[in-house]
Amino acid sequence: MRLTTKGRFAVTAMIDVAMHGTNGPVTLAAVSERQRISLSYLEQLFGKLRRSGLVASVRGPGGGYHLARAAAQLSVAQIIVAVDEPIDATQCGGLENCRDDRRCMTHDLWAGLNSHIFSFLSGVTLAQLVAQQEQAAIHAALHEVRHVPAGTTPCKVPVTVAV
Amino acid sequence: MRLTTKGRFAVTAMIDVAMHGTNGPVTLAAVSERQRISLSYLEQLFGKLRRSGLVASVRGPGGGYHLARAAAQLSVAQIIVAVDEPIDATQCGGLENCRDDRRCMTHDLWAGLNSHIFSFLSGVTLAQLVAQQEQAAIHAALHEVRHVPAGTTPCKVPVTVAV
DNA sequence: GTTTAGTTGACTAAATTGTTCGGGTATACG
DNA sequence: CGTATACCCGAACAATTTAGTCAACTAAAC
Repeated sequence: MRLTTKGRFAVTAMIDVAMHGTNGPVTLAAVSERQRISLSYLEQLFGKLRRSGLVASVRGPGGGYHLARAAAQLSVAQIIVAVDEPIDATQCGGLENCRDDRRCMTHDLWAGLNSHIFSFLSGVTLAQLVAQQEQAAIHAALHEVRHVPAGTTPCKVPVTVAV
Repeated sequence: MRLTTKGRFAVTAMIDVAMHGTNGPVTLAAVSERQRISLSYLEQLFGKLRRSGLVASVRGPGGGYHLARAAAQLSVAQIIVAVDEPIDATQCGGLENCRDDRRCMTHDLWAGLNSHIFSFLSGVTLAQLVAQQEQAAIHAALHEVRHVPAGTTPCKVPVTVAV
């Protein structure tokens, strides 16, 4: 379970597909323009997402991608695992040759912490993130123009997710 | 909040310091040998950990590093933040120039998910991980030699952490 | 004053990230 | 048909990060 910008881009794109896929498939070109992610990068990511069975593709004109399951059945963990192939942080990559000390503790340790983070992100579904996003959009519409004072970093504002 | 092998190495090393620091400071050379992490890499990591106030150093013979606080007061989140300098996954790095769409949804989205992962990892303390590790050591000692059948991947065994 | 061990900086090979290019193939539509 | 659309695929690429090495320096114990 790694957590990099790659996985974040994938989740962002999946939310975009979930939000705009109410009538017909969503083209990657549209996602690319809306989310400002390069088209080819999206193609790479969605290739993995498709092979993992998270999305399905429709070819030809009018085609695009749509979720393979309901947004409530798709978790953040699944998306991240699909695109961010796991790399083990242990020295003895998968082998039991961790001698020297009784045995290297890295295994059990990260397996445990990993499973915790994993189960946490498994509990966050795409539907929840979409709902949060739509609520934020409504909130922004009510306030019309959001006045942001200069010199601040508006990206750091913590927003709570209902889980 | 990124989650890479770098942060994992740091947490592993911190657990080692916590477990072996009962009487006097722990040298990085000892950590390096036990955990099979390169000494110079550990020096880089502990430089950051020290500047973040998570560990304190003692120079000279008999010196080394020790925790700056009790293990129960040190969270995994603090360690990861200390070594894994944050990079924003947003296109408009901190600025509010996310035009085009109403506004790019990446901000609120990841700020929210971020804060969730962060608060989760803030709840996992070093003391808990040490306790888990010691319990695992006892368990291993009871079974004397752990028979691992060839062809399996013993690293993947999920171990639950009591949080 | 020698040894231990932290402190710092530069430098490196390898991997990852995100992008660009250049070609394919399936299909809707006229 | 043919053509435009949009998925597919792979190679190549600069920029960054990762993990490690090397070398020189400083503080303290003995």
